[in-house]
Amino acid sequence: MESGGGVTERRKRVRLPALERRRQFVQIAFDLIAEKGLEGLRFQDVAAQAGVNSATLLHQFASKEDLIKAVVRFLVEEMRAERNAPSGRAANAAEELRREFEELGRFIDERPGFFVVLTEIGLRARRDDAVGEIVAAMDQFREQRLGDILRRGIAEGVFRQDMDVETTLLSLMVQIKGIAHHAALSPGAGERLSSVIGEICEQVLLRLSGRSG
Amino acid sequence: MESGGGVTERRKRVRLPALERRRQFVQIAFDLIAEKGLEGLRFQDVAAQAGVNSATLLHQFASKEDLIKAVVRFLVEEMRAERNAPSGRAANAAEELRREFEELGRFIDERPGFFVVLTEIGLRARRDDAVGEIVAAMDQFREQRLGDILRRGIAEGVFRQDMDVETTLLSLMVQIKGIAHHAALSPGAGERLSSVIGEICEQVLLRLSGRSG
Amino acid sequence: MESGGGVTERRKRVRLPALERRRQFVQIAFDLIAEKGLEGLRFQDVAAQAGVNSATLLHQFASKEDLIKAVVRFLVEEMRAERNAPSGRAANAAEELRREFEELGRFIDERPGFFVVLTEIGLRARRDDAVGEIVAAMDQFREQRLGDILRRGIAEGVFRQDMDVETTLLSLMVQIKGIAHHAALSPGAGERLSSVIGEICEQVLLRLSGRSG
Amino acid sequence: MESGGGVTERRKRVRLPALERRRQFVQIAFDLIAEKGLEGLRFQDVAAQAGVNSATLLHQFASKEDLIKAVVRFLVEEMRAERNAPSGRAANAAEELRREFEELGRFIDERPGFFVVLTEIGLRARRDDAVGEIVAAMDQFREQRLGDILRRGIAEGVFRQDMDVETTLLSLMVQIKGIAHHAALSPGAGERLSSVIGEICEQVLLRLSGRSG
DNA sequence: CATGAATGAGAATTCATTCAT
DNA sequence: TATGAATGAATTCTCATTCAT
Repeated sequence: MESGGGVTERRKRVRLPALERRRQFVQIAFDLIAEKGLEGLRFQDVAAQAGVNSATLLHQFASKEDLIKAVVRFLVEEMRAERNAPSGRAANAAEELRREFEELGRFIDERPGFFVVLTEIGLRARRDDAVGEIVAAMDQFREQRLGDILRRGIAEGVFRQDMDVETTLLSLMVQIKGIAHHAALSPGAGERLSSVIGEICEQVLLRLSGRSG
Repeated sequence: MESGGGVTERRKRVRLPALERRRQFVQIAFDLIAEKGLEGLRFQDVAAQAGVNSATLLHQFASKEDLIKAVVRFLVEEMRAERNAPSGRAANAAEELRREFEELGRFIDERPGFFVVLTEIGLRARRDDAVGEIVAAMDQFREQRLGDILRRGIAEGVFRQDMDVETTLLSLMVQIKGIAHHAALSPGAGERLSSVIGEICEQVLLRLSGRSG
Repeated sequence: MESGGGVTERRKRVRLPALERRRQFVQIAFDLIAEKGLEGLRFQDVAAQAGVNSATLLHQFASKEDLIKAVVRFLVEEMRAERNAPSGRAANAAEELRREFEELGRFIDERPGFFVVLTEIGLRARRDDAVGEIVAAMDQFREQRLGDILRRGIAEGVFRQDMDVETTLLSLMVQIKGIAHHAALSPGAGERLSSVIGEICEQVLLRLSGRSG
Repeated sequence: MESGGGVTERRKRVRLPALERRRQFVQIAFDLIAEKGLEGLRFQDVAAQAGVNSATLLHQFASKEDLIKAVVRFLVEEMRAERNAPSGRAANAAEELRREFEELGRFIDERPGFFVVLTEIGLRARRDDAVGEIVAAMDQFREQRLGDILRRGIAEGVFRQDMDVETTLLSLMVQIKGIAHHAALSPGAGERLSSVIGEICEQVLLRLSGRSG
């Protein structure tokens, strides 16, 4: 795959390699979902925007359902990628948590639509087990990450020692979801959201550090 | 069913008063949305479950869009009703805020599906101005309420005087949405949610009281 | 049904009663199957020939499969009707058997296409249990009838007493199917078929009477 | 598979000779028709089962129609082959006829599906002249064969001299078709069929010998 | 010869909505 | 107001066939 870079290319029509092709379709589907919702996603629209026959799309995805699943997997990848661009290890757990929130904020700005699609799919996950599993995996991934930070913080002594990790974790998840939800469903709130993210983050840290317990 | 009650009705066939009728339809639509999503809502299904012809339903609602709008308004009413069952005025703003969170928790338990439908509709609001307006009104209603509490707290001296009301308000909204979102989209999380709501509430109060700033 | 004869009819467009309507659709489907095979049956063609929208047809039959099943049931009815036009009880079993064959011949002439459709459906019955059951019932009906004749003949003494009824019955069925099959699949053989039916019938009677055993 | 045999092949990859190749495809198509009917025959399924690309198949057969025609020709060959395994010349015409029936019975057992496919194709022959001709040729071949037997029998004096050969011939064909039809369309009737074939054969011979006329 | 990808011409079916009564 | 029947506009998906390599 990805063929071999410098190979002698001589054909007129440069056909995208199969994998790129699929990714392109998925990206289009993603954008359409963000715009019109899962409900308004039309197989033909995706094909039309990609400039191919809808049968060609079907040739790649077997069914609309299948295309949607591919979009979900794409979301997972994107989310993982977001996390895997670390700029060095954070000084301590508190700092690391701050970064998480910052990255969330950046992500909201850079990938508008991401959380819209995520919410659409989250709703569908309720009824579609296949989608449900992938979405659940996404959640777990995030929980894992945050759990690590909490535990690190306790070990480092920057977080209170008597913290109930599990409840705190859930609380964190809920708040992050709140931010995402708001970003997705209250369009235009983007700008003010940054300061709110900071506010929530500080609130959380305050509580975690237990300086007031 | 057939209600009846002791009301003085002397017609043979006790037809539900028009308003009740509509409410019944809306309730059915609501349940169907909670179950199958807005995407899966079928006009005929609603009619079938109500035991009437779909043309009859259309006679009442003019269009599917119209029915959905009625559901949205129904949501608004329910939300207002939730708030209008006050058990006496709270001692102070902090207590009042605690009550808000408690009620939210109770509502999640008692009206499962409410936030699912709310999320479904929230997504649609992005594309449908008519729905958007109603949903926005709901948000404003909640913001108004919370804003009053915040201002009361400042006046009473139980909240820190230098609080940035607007940011705090947004932060509160976001956290409440996070709870609702989680309740709606992470089925089964219901039980653990209660403690998390408490946790978040305490976090918020801690910050608001400024005892650690 | 059949409405009430002399009722005051005053509407412009005389809509066929629902049952007649269905029958009309089925008849058209039947003809189309005879012409183009089950394989070539198009839902839209049926609708078009009936002068209605294909959705209207779907309103009546739920699916193409359903329409086909209706055609099968129609076949059953026709076959029963064929038998239920008796011209007095036959003098004896031999005579009765002769009549069976004669009626078969007449049926082939009068309802060309019947056996074509029957064969089409017989093939489908192999793969479709629902159809299979109906077709099996048709066979049983015929076997019942012929079995009665055989037993009557034995009782009357016109058929040999040591006849193995079951084998004979099967043999009869097979021969009748041969006639039907030939009528259906060898177009143009119609005329000569009559004499062959007589020939086979006599052959059978000869054997049944046992005059040569 | 890969045949091989001891043939002198010195190429590295023993590709099946073109003819064998085609035969393999045809056999697969045959089996699929027996299983799913002509209606259910998919070009791609044939290719998939043969382990090649459907374009490759098309490379061999030009069209689906063409493949089907090849299957029909295959049927003809098989039928001829059935006959060309003579175990010495029969003592007389009656005996020869008996053999015909016996062979038919054996064929039904050994090649289940043959008559199913034959019936499928017989139906198609009604609409497709090309297929129709081949099927007609098959019929003629059989008639020729049976006609020879009848004439031989008359010449030998074992069959009645006043027989109407043409009608008798047709009657024989019809009965053979009945057997085939029953074998094809009444699955499970296989076992009892043998005795019925014998029964019919004896009936026929009885009539032909004219011992009771 | 072989193939993966692409395609176009349907096919059935769905569904909100309209019509006539 | 109520309804059964009718409808048209979509929409997904199928499948034989073609194209470029």
